[in-house]
Amino acid sequence: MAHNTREKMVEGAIELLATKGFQGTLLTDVIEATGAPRGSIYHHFPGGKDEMIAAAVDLTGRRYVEWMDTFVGAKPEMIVGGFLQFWRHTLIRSDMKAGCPVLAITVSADVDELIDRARAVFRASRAKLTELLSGSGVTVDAAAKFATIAVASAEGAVVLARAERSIEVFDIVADNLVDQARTLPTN
Amino acid sequence: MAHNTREKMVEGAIELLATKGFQGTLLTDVIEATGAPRGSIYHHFPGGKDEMIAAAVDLTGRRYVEWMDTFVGAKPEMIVGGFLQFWRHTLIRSDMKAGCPVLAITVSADVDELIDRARAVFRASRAKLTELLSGSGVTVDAAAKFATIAVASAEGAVVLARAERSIEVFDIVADNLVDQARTLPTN
DNA sequence: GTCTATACGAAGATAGAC
DNA sequence: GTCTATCTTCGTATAGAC
Repeated sequence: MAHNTREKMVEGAIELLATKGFQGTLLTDVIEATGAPRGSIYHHFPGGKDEMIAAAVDLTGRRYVEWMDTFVGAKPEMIVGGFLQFWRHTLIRSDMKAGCPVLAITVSADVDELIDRARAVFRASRAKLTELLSGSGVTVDAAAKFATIAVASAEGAVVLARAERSIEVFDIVADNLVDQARTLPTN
Repeated sequence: MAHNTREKMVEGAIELLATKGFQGTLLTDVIEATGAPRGSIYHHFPGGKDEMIAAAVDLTGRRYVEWMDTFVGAKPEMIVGGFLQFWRHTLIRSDMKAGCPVLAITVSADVDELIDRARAVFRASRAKLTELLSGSGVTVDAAAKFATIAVASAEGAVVLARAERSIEVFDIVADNLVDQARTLPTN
């Protein structure tokens, strides 16, 4: 198949970024984890590791938007709840070991181009959440501000849950966000 | 002086952790940034890099608690505002390049012992905030929950601000937290 | 498109003089 | 307590056959 190997590599990179960070995502481990052939790295990613990581960040962003689109037309608290489910699931399925690949890039990448891509994903996340909330009647200003609050809080909650190795702290933050979503000003 | 070199090394490690992450904190750079003698690394830290990083995490935790103690007896919104100032200052003075060293460890350290130390600092942070809030009349349960929310949200807001290279997103999250602090249930 | 072998550089750790 | 030189390991990247 045309790009199956490439996709496996990107998949492995996402998982490693989420658990071990940027410099911790070793190409050797990507190969080992995915069973992809090592010799093909530079065939699929002529730019080497940075290009592979860039693809991983981009795919993470696309998946997030895709997931959020399933909540079009829902009430604000359902939209926010669905958004949080994305991260809660990541924590649970990994036994609190995996977090956000994009956050990992932001706090440790040394290449500006990768930080730019991370920023683009965060912006797309906030924009999508803003769009859904305002689509369900929340004022645009409140929707935009709350989207920023939700994205920041969720990212931080994921980190805390990883440090604590417990979902409890995440749920405390998540409940607070859903509560706030219920009282957002509407048009 | 007895431990001046050691302290400079820990200082440099904190700064590098905050900007480049765990694996990005190279001993070579610690030496270069602090002017400390390379040959002394293993004299002061027989355990090598991990021991130096552990000292950096611990010192970060102590500084945080020290800072928070200056707000004993203040109103909830002042306590939370002071807490947020700690992080806002870190962002501003570094031109949005530095974040939280403890978060950096959590998302990229491969050594369990370091994650444990990071968790201890997060716990101490939450405990101190809880203590101050309940000391100013907030119910213990609300104080504990809100402390978790504030720490998580602030951590996430710092990451977002770094990605955006702008303090704006941090302030949106900070304002929301201060607003919430005004309406916490009291005894 | 896949694979092996290898070059190259970097980073952490060590030895031992001063 | 400081310093230099060096060792070892490892990770990325390349070359070139298949």
